[in-house]
Amino acid sequence: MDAEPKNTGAKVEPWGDITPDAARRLVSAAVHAFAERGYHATTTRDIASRAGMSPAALYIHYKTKEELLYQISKVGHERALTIVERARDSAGTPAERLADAVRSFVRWHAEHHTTARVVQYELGALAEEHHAEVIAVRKATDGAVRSIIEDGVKAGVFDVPDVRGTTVAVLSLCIDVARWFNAAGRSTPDEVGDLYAGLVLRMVGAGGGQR
Amino acid sequence: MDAEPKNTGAKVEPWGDITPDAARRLVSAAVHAFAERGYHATTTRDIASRAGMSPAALYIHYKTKEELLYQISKVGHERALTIVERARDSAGTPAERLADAVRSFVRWHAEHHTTARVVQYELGALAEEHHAEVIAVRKATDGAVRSIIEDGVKAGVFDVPDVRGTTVAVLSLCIDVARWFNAAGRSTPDEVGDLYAGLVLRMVGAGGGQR
DNA sequence: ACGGAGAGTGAGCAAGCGCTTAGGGGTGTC
DNA sequence: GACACCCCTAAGCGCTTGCTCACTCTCCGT
Repeated sequence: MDAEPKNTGAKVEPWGDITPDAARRLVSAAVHAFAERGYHATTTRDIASRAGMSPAALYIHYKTKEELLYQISKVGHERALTIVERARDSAGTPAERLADAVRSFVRWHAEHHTTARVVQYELGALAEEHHAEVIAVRKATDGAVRSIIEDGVKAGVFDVPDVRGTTVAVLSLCIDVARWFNAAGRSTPDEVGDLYAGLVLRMVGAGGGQR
Repeated sequence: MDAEPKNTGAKVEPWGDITPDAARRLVSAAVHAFAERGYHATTTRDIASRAGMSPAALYIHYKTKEELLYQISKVGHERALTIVERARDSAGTPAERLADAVRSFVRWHAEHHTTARVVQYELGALAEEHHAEVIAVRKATDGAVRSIIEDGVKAGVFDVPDVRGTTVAVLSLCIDVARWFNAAGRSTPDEVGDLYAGLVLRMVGAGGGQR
């Protein structure tokens, strides 16, 4: 069986393991184009020219433009799910695990905000079957965060009257980072991750450590 | 001068004061179409047929498809700004004013989630000049929320190490309601508004009243 | 030397796009 | 009854779109 592609580094481009090279360039070009203008406003000619090839070359590697979006969306959602699952399954108190989940989830959305923007905001353009597949991954992500919060409530260290609603709020806060984050802006991904981890701990009544 | 159109009701459709009737129907049709599929995936034929008229009739009332989006975006942003400004300028403690701002801002995004989705997520499709105009309104909204938080910090009732970052987080949380809120879902706009007001008070270290 | 496979191109097709034009009918005024 | 006015439509123009096709390269095993 295949060894897991080693992607232990933090800042690695999320498409390093796609082959052949031309296909990787196409995905990368599509990510940037979709993030800038949106899926529907992006033309296949635009993607191809960003990848340095003719319009027809796109169809050697991908059947349709939608399949490109599907590839991006699927891989991105799975990566996001992996991040929160790792935090959920790690050792530590519920507060530590929740802070870890938020910090790394936010950091990913900030660091890869181009990819994340496509992943989080363009999924409506997917074909119905692909859309359903991606929604299932999102539900799993929601479930992972909720289970951390439930653990904290059961342990008596979180004070959360509405677990379901609070889970939505926490995820919402993290996801929206992809919308507003700007690499040239004031904050680094690490800073936003730390800030948000603290804010979320306060939201669940686990104090920020502050005072 | 014109009297301000009386729109004191809470649940009124946001386009009641547009005349003539056909123009209002066009805006309403465009809002629904843009919210469902996005601006670029919506055709002028689709908008016109939803409004019950021929494609050419659109151009009697609006010069371009983009002008329709501009109208929606501008009015929506102004309405959103008014909501937080009213809370900022009201009497009460900073905590009360912040809770009021979040509650009514969230309630608007939930109640009018169709409009809000277009307002918040389709502004990238605006022409450059219109885009700049709308960005200015967003900056004012950001400033209004920030000034409430600053008041609380100065008064010593909020504990916020990073005012700018926390402002972004609060607004982000509220705005994202437009993305996920579903009228057929579990929660009502009022419930989400109350929940989020409590969460935000915790975020700024003003307690949720809970314990 | 050579055949076949895979990657790539230039040209272009059918469909759909935003938008325009020429004209039709209802309504109010004199 | 003539006229101007507004609202609207049928038809369609010029262009762009996603995608295809016929073909050319380059590389590689025999």
